[in-house]
Amino acid sequence: MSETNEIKVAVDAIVFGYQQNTLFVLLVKQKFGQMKGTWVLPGGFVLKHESLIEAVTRELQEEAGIQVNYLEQLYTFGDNIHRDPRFRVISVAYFALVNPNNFALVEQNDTDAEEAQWFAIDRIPRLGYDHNEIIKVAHQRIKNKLTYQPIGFDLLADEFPFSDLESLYTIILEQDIDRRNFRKKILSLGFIEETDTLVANTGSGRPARLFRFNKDTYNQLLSKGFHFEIKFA
Amino acid sequence: MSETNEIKVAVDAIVFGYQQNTLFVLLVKQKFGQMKGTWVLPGGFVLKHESLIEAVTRELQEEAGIQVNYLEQLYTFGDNIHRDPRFRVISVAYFALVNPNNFALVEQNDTDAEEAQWFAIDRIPRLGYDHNEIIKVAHQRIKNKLTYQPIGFDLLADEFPFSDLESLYTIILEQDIDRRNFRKKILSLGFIEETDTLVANTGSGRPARLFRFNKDTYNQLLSKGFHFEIKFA
DNA sequence: TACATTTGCGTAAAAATTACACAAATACAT
DNA sequence: ATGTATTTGTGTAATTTTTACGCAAATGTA
Repeated sequence: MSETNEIKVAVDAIVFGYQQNTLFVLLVKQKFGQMKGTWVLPGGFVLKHESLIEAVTRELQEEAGIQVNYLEQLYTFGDNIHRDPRFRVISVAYFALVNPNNFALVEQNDTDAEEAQWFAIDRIPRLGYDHNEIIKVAHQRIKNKLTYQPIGFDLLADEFPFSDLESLYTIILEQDIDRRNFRKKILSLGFIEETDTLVANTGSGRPARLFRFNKDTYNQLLSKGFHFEIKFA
Repeated sequence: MSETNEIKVAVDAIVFGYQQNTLFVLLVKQKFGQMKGTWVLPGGFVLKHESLIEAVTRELQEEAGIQVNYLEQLYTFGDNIHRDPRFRVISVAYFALVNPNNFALVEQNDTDAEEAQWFAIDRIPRLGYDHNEIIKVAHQRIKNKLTYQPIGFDLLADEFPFSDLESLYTIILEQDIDRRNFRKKILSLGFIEETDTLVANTGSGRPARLFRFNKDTYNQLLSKGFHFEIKFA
């Protein structure tokens, strides 16, 4: 029974960002140890006196100087006994999103991670531990979640043109959607507000109106039993 | 960093069973320690050389002599630092279902748990640790999952009358449904087979035909992109 | 000022969901 | 054996939701 003392508890974060019509994942390069030089998910061991959530946010701060604006528990990886070759470690993985405001990475000193960097989801190198698998699970999660929770707005700026939302969906779901039906459906939900700002696109084309996700309205609807759902043919 | 050694890893299981139109949860009575006599979820510490899944199945066997027929990870509870007053413990909770074949509890000797017992979901006593909260999460999970995955069949016998499936849904979702529309929808999915067995009900009434869930057919549909979904007015 | 590019918008057809009531088969009581 | 209570089994019309689809407006650039 006391053997459980020898199991270490880690947290890891899969942080998604969205820029230039691309979905990115945040990775850090290991600075010390036998894994030195390999890319891994930001994360580390949980301290005895901190909660799991505190541990992830601390690690994200330390290793990448980043603040996420959506965070939820993803899955706990502990079935592969040798996922860490050094010790028996179970890792509680967290799923996080950052919007363009927080996309920038701040250089940190004095940490395990030499550098942090964004990688396009389809250009992830071979990672340390079982982190490639963890990313697969997270990738599936973001795809599913996009259809039944309004998390897309956590990847966009506060105000965004409709086409951004649309391409975010097509890119993450890897699926074409009908522009007109998409717009109709989204607007019918009732929590997307039209602003009166117009922005010109780079290149040519008619300027686009900016929209805003109203979280309060969304929460009100939620409490009335509303259920978000976006599906396409 | 080495402080993580002092975090213990436990697993707990929320096992649901369905009998006599009632949803039950499996609990065990603590036999030793300062919690002696209080009811808790079946579970215990993870051994160094076993996977998380192995730990749960072992504990279920040891404490209740039960074999489940659906098992998935639910959530890892580790934000309340004092959820266990003795040590810092994080618990990986598992969500399980048993069908009527495996509902019977087998007496075990030599374990931490004095006895195991089924409790109706709305008659759960005050439990040890944070287990009442864990059950709440699991309860929500079963409600959600029932609508987007065919887990109801893991709570029913291999062959079942349609009315059983129907009342399972009404009871777990706490919501009335239209018998005709429900039957129509379910049968239209294409993976529920009609048997040619008729069974008389206890009491009076027209005998009911038995149906069977065809998992193979369901899996084939899944791989073709089919998406299970049951909604009601 | 013509051309390319992007935004913005409506309607008709098809599909899915909802609402709704009565007959058939049995057990039980008389 | 007959009537009554109980449970299973079934169809259709109205409504709502989803799908398919094309052209005009506003800009930048050559």
